Amino acid sequence: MRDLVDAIRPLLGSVMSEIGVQESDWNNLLAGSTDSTFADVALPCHSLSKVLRKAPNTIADEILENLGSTTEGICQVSSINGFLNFSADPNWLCEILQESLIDDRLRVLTEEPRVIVIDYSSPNVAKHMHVGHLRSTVIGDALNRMLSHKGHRVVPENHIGDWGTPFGMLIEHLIDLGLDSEAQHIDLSTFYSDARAKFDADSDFASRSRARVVRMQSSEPETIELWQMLVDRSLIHFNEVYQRMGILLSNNDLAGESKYESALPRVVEKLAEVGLLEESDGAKVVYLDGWKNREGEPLPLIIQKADGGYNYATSDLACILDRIENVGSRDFLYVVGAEQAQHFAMVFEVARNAGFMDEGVNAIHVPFGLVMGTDGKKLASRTGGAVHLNDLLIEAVERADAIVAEKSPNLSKDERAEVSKMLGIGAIKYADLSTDRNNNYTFEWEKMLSFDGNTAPYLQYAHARICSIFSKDEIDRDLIRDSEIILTHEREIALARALIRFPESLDSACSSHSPHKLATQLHNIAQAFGSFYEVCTVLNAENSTKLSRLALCDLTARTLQTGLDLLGIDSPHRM
RNA sequence: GGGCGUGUAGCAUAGCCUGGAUAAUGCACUGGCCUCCUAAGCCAGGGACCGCGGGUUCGAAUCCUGCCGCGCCCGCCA
Repeated sequence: MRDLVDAIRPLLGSVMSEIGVQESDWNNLLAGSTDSTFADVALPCHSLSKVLRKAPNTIADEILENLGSTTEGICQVSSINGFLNFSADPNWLCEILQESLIDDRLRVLTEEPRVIVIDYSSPNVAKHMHVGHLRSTVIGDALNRMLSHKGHRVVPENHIGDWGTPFGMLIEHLIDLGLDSEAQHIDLSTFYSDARAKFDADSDFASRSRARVVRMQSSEPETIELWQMLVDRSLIHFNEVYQRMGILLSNNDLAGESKYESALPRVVEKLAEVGLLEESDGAKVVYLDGWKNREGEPLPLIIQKADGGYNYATSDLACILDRIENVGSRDFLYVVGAEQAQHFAMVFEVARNAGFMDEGVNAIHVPFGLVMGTDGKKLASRTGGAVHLNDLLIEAVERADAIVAEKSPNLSKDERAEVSKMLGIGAIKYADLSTDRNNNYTFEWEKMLSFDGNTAPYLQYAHARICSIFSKDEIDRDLIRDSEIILTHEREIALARALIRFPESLDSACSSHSPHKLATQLHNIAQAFGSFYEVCTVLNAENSTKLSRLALCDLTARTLQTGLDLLGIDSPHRM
């Protein structure tokens, strides 16, 4: 209820100064009510007792009296138990909704544009994407959409794992499989684990692999060609998954480790220049204040290994330099699992100490909790427990299809396929985006593929029902935007209250990088609509009421559709 | 041992940043609602020492502190 607070604040300001309360004493007290049955906005007056030496009740009464009729047309005010309660006036709600109705942006303001790099998805070459990649991909994509909508230029970066020691064995394995085979025929589901198994069992293969790493790092053309074949094969797979999921990432956004390979020596040089680099057991490292290992000894960030190879941290530092020098960004979001919190904290600290980033650069790790197996442990591809992402997506669409076939037998085959995809993929994404990303969650098919309750299909259903109203009467939705909104029924008012909170929920979701704050509000709107729809007839209503309700429906549908779109979820017109 | 995160009805979660009133939502459970715009829905109901103990405060799920449980991380993997 940001708008109502803004409307009340100046009125309250003059009263407060009249009765002798300084702004600093009440400014933070005025806020949304904890319980909407009491009010929309409340001012608890208890803490003012100290200043005014009066009972909270008396103070609230006094303020109420002094406000007089100034709040007329904005809200109703009452005083209970030392609380001053403000309930939005339906006429005021109408004014706000009327603004939204004619606004393509639904009152969502744009911010001072920034260039924001978002690092997300990051699958590994030569491996299938699995459920572990789901969160980064879905959350990162939602942040991409939300921040773009707020007016920023988002630069997505997909840091695929395409370089490093494992590629020696992967390339040798590729050679063993026969070079004549087409890249498309490489089976990613077993490729990596087969190579790994051979590496562990066959010492000859292992030494060939190590030699191959050296040839790769020296950019030997033949080796690079084989490497490229693995990358290309993997990209076909990644893009298939992205397309199926409706993820915005494309090959233009690739920023694999290989991209920074040539920049790594420069990182070492620059760190040495500023005197941060030290040697420890043959490795080049940076020590940071306050970081200790298990034995209580100083814990360094390793920049260059004893064997001369580089680390993850080094390419992250190279990447930071690149973003500042070439991308021209000062805002970096890393949508990466919470288990890497320490890594990023150390990398950022080194980058600051070394002068790579000044104080004005916002490098933010946006962590998310782990996907757990039913055994209560992290779900990892290594242990073989991880479900392939593609399989999960296909299963989701199939299950959705079975339900659509049952509930909407009238849809054509093509339309049904389209709708099933929107519902199935939407359900998967929403399951991830509707809760606080910091929480771990246990992977369970049933839960992730539920279509009842607080799920994407519930929101999509509300949207589809509205579209159905419009198609029933062949109403031009553009013309509806000139209609006057009149709120009389309590459920119309409740819906209005939910709708006007949309912009602030998006802002809150953006500033905290928490898509669930938007998802929660969209669910509130869909619920309010469900209640409204049940008792407020639209098409059979008397003329001005009908037009008003059609406008309310149009606004609800556009809000749901826009909000879902910002989460990366489609809104079918029929389902 | 240290660090980060987390603990809210049987289950899954929101609320915690920025303290406020009777702790909100979904699943599951009980009962009701399709001759009327999509019942994937709506209405009503039961179900909570908000992990435990201290502290701050007129007031704590929320802030501080100490425990406990769970998860993750803690030098050459990414």
